[in-house]
Amino acid sequence: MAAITIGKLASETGVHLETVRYYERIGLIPAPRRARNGYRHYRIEDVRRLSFVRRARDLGFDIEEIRTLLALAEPGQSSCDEVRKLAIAHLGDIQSKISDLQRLASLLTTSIEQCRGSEVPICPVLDMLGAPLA
Amino acid sequence: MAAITIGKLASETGVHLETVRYYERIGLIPAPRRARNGYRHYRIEDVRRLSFVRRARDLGFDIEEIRTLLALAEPGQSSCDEVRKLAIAHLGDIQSKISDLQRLASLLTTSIEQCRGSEVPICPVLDMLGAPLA
DNA sequence: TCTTGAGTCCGTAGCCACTACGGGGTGTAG
DNA sequence: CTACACCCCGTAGTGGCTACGGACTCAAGA
Repeated sequence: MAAITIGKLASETGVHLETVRYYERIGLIPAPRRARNGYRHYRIEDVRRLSFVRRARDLGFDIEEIRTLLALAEPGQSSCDEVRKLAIAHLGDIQSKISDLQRLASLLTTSIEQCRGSEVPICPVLDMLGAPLA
Repeated sequence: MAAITIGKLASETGVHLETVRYYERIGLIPAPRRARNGYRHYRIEDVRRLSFVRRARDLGFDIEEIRTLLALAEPGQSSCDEVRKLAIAHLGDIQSKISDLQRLASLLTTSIEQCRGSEVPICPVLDMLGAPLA
């Protein structure tokens, strides 16, 4: 069986190779043991940990939140409540982002639709940009 | 009537003072005339232009898109079609962001809801993230 | 055996769109 | 005259990567 090099870890987890080094540098993942040639050698746990990080990033958690989640995920912590709190807070963020974007989308949609009768004197999109937002 | 200084421009438009200087540096807004003491002196058009920029930023257009919009908004351009195209493309971006976020929100919601019967053996949120580490 | 090409090492710099900092000059009100 | 707000400038920091350059190492083919 081949050792898990950084390239293997990267392709297994879908995390960019340079990003793996970056995560190590900022202490998000532990520094692995090195082979005689200086190459990083990872273990299965490292693949799991990095996959966790990746999924959390995909879900929009920021690095600090992930640090907390990782700590809470340590065995012997069993503080589901704290994880829950973090997740709820994060969900709130996501939902307010969604409604912001929906507001923008409807504003844009309205302006774009007014372009229909192309003989409008002023471009409705530019007009909207030049007028105060509701 | 008092001259429009950078601070005034900033507060009128809601754009951070340092950001005004930044916009000037990257050529998004023109460099204004200077008073004898070196202070920037803006005109009414500058307030309008910066307000336009600000609203476009609020709508999520990036700097390059705004450069284009500003060029299209110049008198004598009257290319509503191009503005429309840009707006439609941008709307597409926004809508895909919305659906991404909605997917995330429902994933998170599901995991959080499973926390209810707090006697679950594994934290469902961590579980979803790929959890039991080590 | 030699060579080629892929993989890895490292530090540093770039990306976007700001924001903050430090150290100075200026303008104005009490 | 003294506060204190305002302005000047260049530079560095933010988050989360991504890219670059030059050196080393390793595995496979001629």
